[in-house]
This record gives sequence, C-alpha cells and structure tokens, in this order.
Amino acid sequence: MFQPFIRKLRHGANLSQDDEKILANLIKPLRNMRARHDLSREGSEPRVVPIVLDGWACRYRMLENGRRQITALYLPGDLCEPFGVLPRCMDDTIVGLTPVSLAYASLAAIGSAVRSNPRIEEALWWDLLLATSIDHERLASVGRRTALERVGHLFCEVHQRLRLVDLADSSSCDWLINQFEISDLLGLSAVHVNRSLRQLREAGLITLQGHRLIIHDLDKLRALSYFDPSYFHVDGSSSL
Amino acid sequence: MFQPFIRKLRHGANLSQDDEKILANLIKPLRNMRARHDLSREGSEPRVVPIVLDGWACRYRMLENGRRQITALYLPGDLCEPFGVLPRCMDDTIVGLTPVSLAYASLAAIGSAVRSNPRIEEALWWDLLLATSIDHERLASVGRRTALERVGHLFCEVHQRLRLVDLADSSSCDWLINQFEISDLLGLSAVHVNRSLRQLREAGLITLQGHRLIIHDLDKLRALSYFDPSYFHVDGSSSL
DNA sequence: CGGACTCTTGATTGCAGTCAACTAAAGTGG
DNA sequence: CCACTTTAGTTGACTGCAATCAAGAGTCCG
Repeated sequence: MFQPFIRKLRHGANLSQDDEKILANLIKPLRNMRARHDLSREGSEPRVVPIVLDGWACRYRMLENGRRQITALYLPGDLCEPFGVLPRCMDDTIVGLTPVSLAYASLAAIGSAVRSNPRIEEALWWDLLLATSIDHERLASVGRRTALERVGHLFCEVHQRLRLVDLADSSSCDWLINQFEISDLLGLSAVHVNRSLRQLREAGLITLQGHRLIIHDLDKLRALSYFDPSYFHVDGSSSL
Repeated sequence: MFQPFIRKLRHGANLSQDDEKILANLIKPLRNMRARHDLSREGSEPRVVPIVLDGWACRYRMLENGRRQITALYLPGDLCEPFGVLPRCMDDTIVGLTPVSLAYASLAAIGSAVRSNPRIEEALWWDLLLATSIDHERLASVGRRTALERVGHLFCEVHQRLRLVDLADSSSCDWLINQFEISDLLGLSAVHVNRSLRQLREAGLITLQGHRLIIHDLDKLRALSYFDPSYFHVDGSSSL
C-alpha cells in the first residue's frame, strides 16, 4: 500500500528492511479524495504533509484573467510539501487531477525519524533535491524550449518518474491528465498542445489513448525533446 | 559582514542574540570571486554550501543550440543549495553575475546547529520554503505572463528580496545584471527585454541606469505586473 | 583612442494564441 | 436502452506577441 513512497525513496539511500518499516510507520491516516478536491487543507491533524499513493495531483497558482500555471505535478510516491516545513499561509493550491488516495505524515514524526536515522534523512533530502531539479528543468522547458520539445519532454519526465516507482514499463505508462492540464503545466494553449500531440503521433513516436501513454521510440523521443535523465540524480537512471 | 544572511533569516524565525551568534559561527571561510567564475566547485572542503554575502549570482542550465535558462537568482543573504544536501553530480552551474563575496557553511555544521536549535531550524526551513516559492512564481511568470509583466514582476521581486536584507529603500535598489541576463532569467530575447524596459521607462514607472534601479511608482508597477508579495511568506511583507 | 561590450531601434518572420465550429466520447436521467 | 448534456479532443482560419536579423549608437576601460 505504501509501496510507491518507499520504492521512490530507495533511489535516494540504501534503505534496510528496518528503515523501510520506520518509513511505513510514518504514514498514518489514509484517505481517498475526489478529483479536483483541495488536498492541502485536509489533514486530520494540522501539521501534516500529504503523500500521494495513487492517482495524480498538482499544485497550481491562479493568475489574473483566469490564467493558471501548474507549478508541480505529484505522482504516486510524491510528497506534496518539503518534509520539514509547512507554509504559514497557502499561496497556491494542491488538488487531485484524478481521484487520489493520499496518506499523511506529521512533521513531528518525520522530524524524529530523520534525527534518529541518517539513511532516512538522506533519502528525504534526495527526494527534495529531485523535486527542485524537476522544477528547474520545467522552468528551462517553459522558458527556452519549443512547444513540441516541451510536450515530448513532459512525456519523458513522467515516464521516468513512474519508472522510479515501478509504475511504468520500458515503453508505456498511465496518462491521467487531459490536454488542458498539459497546457497549464507547460505554459501553452490547449489548442497548441493538441497540435503538438498530433505531430508526435504522426511521427510515430507516441500513442495516447484510454488514459495510457505508449512510447514507440523512447530514444527518438528523448532526442527530439533534449531529455537527459541525469537531472534525476539517480545512479544509472539513463538505463533504468 | 555576515549581516545579509542573518538579516534574512530573522524573517523566518524569532532569533535571539545567541541564535545569531551560532549562525555567524556556521559561516567559515570567506572568499571573493570574479564575475562569471564557477562558485559551486570551489568549497575548500567538499560538503559545503555557498552563501552569497555581496554581489549577485545565479544558477543556470545550458540547453542545446546555446539556449540558456537561469533557474535561480542569488542575492546577498541567499544560500545557493538546500541546507541539508548537496547533489551527487552537478547538472547545472552556479556562477557570479558580478564579483561576489562568498561564505561557505559545511553541511555537518549546519546539521548540528539545526538539531540543537529549533529556531535556527525554523529559520532555515523558512528560507528553503521562500526559495521554492520564488521558483514557482517565476515559473508562473515565464509560463503565463506577458513580457512586460515579467520584466515588471522581476523588478518587484528583486526589490522586495533586497528589502528583506536592508539593501533597498522604498523606491530604489542596486541593479547589477544586464539585459541579456534578464532575458535568460525570464525566457525572453534580449531585444524584447529592451523594448519592455523602454515601455516601463516611458510609462514613468522606472529608471534604470548606472547599476541602479529607481522605481517611481511602486504601486503602479506592482499592479501592472500582478505582483503580490504574499508569496514571500513574511508577515507584513506587503507594507515592508 | 581604439576595441569590446551593452544598449537601442527598425524591419521582417514565425511560433503560438485566439476564435470558432465540429466530432467524439462519456456520463446522466427518463 | 436511448435521447440529452457535458466534457474532451480536433481542425481550420486568422491574429499577434515575441524572435530573429541587422545596423548603429553609447559607454566603459585598457
């Protein structure tokens, strides 16, 4: 049940069986949330970090004129906040993009686990570093890549992230968000996302249907998108 | 000498005199670096976090075709890495945009200070939260705001950040980067940055000369850029 | 005083946004 | 089970913001 979270952290430190038990015990109440329901204000206790176990979620900022930017995408195994702190007041919102099953870990419990166990500390810091690196790579995409490259890069990123938690095979994975959501993630219009998808499809690189992404030629897709998995900070991630 | 760093952290926790002494002792070797010199591989010890004390620096990713995206801007008082971890391998580069004077704090020293002192822990986590929030706001700018709004927003952001460390008055501050660097920060071309600057100048909102930014009408500039300082997570930051 | 940046401006191009209409698919209720 | 509504995806025509190309002016500094 807690597998995605623990499977992810295995990439960040050499965890023992006992370490994993401690991590499993951190995760307390479990909830199923409807899509589009606000996750952030929902902890049964106040100072609590949401962890996605199943489904996809995101964090976004609403701008003026209805413009929206999704600032982070949360997949199974992801912490929705840094593990040591919660914002005093929310300036952005966390919602499920699909129905989500969620666990909560209290800051206090995480803190004592971190203090007593250096491998857990290492794993959680690695996770935070990965989240930052993904943020920065997205900024580089949105700032400097073309629409086609951005869309292709997003497919590569999500595929790689799902592989980290054993939720993707070498050429396919779930795809649970629609074109509007892709556009708000990448700073594009939905119409243009649609055109870029068509190009990728017609180039024979991907198929997208029934909530499933199939990548027909990963190497070509990565080359086209300038996707280099080294920013994941995982050993051997390129051959993963 | 360490003032910017400590002045910044005061916004994150209610630090006592003793807390500030501990922070000052964290900072060890001090160095002056030339502009454009790589800061990240320069710690005298290996596991060490650079802290900017004077001058401006940045982190960037080089993409193909010479495209570049600056992913973070570092002003006096800023930590250039999260305080608990260093990447195993660098996927991006940290350089000075001006001559920079730099301090280094070892991860080990930070760790023991954090463990022994909850206010220091709180302050450092707040700092990390702020860095993330600034990153996300930039992503929203680059993804969803027009060129004029982006440039105006950047002025507001830097002005606000320099106010946090008492390096700006209510209507002016240093401005140490050129138009090329602004363009790589905001995902624009340098030519278009120049045109946006002209618009802001002709609207009577700002003057930019001699490494100095003068904001003639902060309220109007903020309104035009949709800048809302609440994302700084500082109490009363709007009236700061 | 010459050379190197940096800034400025005009002309042109092109990528991506907007508007609009239509199709397909997925719910929903009689 | 089938009309009906809603949501998601698709495509074309047109527009516009920002990129690119190019040339010239200012400014700093050895």
